[in-house]
Amino acid sequence: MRKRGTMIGTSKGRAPAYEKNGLRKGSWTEAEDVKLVTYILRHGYGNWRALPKQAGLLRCGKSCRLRWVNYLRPDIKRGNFSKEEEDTIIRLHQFLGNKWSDIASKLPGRTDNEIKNVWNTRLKKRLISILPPQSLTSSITCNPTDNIEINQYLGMKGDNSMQDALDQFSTAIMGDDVLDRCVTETNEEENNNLAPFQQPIDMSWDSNNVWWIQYLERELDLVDSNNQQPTVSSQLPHLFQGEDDLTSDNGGITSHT
DNA sequence: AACAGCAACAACCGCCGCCGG
DNA sequence: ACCGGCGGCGGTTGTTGCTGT
Repeated sequence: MRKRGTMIGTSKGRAPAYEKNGLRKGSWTEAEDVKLVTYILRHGYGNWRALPKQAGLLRCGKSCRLRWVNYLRPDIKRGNFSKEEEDTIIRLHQFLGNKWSDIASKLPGRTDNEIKNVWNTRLKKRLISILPPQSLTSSITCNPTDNIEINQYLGMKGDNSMQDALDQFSTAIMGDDVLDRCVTETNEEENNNLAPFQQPIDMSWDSNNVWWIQYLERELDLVDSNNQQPTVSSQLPHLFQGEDDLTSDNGGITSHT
């Protein structure tokens, strides 16, 4: 398969330019890029609608803005996404969903369009291969208090494989830095004094969050062979109140949005 | 070598929220 | 309060080029 980035610097990815209402559409030419960059570096970009005319471009303002923001901006980082960047995208997507611009704001030099493309072409497929589809369309939350209780239960049971899996899964999804900020109660006044990346995350538990525990149980073949009940969810029923489809065909996996 | 399938990604489209008149 | 213009955003499309057969 073709490696990422091989198209950079070419005019691939979109139909050849054509004219509509006197305005060009499609791929940008080098000459157009030069005009746009030259104009913006000299005058800035206050009014996108007026910009193309002033810059001598037969493009609509939206097209100019998109070209600048997604491709010509000098601070754009080119090249493959690092493993760390991809992990960050995956983790942020669990919290933010398809808020590409928000995710992009956490990744300096990367554009929302680029992140969206990477997600749709690579990361989503990678996750589909290891996670149930519900996790890709919903945000994941976990309550650390309940995690502790589950871990105590599993430890008592000597079930290290499940414990390890839970730890790995939580860390993979959220990262240690985020997990450390998980709390059940937040103090808004105190939070206002903290930078956004330091603020506690209010992780209110709801029954819909248990799908991933059940998923792990199924994946790890931890279902009790006698009664076919998932081990954790059957032993700690108060965590699963409201789950009335535990034994359904999908194993009780539920989605939430 | 030719072809089909797929991945990558630039760019378009349409919607929404904000803001000024 | 209403309306229109504008910018921003997410979803989607369309093309290229690589890879496998």
